[in-house]
Amino acid sequence: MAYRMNDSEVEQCDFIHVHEDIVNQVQSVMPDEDQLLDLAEFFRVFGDSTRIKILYVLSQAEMCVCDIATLLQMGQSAISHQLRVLKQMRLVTYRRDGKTVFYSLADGHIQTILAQGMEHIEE
Amino acid sequence: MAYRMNDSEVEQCDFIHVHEDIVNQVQSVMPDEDQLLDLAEFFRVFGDSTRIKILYVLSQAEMCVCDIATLLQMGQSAISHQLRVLKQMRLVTYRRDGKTVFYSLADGHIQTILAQGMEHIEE
DNA sequence: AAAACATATGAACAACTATTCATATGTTTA
DNA sequence: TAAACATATGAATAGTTGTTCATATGTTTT
Repeated sequence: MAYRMNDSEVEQCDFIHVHEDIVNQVQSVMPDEDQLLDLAEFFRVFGDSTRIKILYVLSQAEMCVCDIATLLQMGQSAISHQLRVLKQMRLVTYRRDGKTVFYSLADGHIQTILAQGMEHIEE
Repeated sequence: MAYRMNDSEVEQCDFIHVHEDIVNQVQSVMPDEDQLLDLAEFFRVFGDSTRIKILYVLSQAEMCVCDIATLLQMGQSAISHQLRVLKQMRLVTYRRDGKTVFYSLADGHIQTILAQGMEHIEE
């Protein structure tokens, strides 16, 4: 998200009392800006209830668009739009069989992340 | 997000050709609606680049608000607002030491999830 | 007690997102 | 090849979100 600063300078904190040693040390191990943006974009996909539900049902079985729509009690179009997002971010894959398209989870990380999330909220 | 349906019925798919066996089987193991909403809400927190950066720097060291603002080259207020979100969702904790407040990651799941995400995007 | 410092918070706004509706594309069947 | 089926997609829009600005709260120092 791009928000404008009304000045070319960023304001941060008006002092020189930062903990310099820590800041410098962490500064040196920071990943690329791009990598962190990708990471946020990746997690953003998990951050919507419709998409989480889709991921969950696909973690149980391969499924077509209308199966998912039925399970989630939502319209076919809404599901299809979200599947596109999931596809683009490589969280799901699909195979075509005649008229119907079967979706499934892309790889093991997705399952692991879902499971870790579940554990966290159940605490 | 709540969007209105112009009818009381949900439209799903206009047919009876769903794969009933799969749908019924998955239906029976679906977690509560609430649990899936919580899960999405939890992941939503990871889905913003500012928050991901905060989580990343905190994975390296305990830090005060201004350290973070300096590292991320952002305003104090923006960081503070995001820390509140992270606090509310129990992704970070804090301790006060005089005027300054030191933040750190709440538990191990956060590290694991970050690491899994990194692995995924590096593929 | 006043000034300075560190952080938190409310309001406002621009940017973004998820759904719906209508329709297009692709596949099979009659 | 026309009709029916399954999925995909574009436009529109209501709801949501992240940042800024101004200011409040809490702590220390003088």
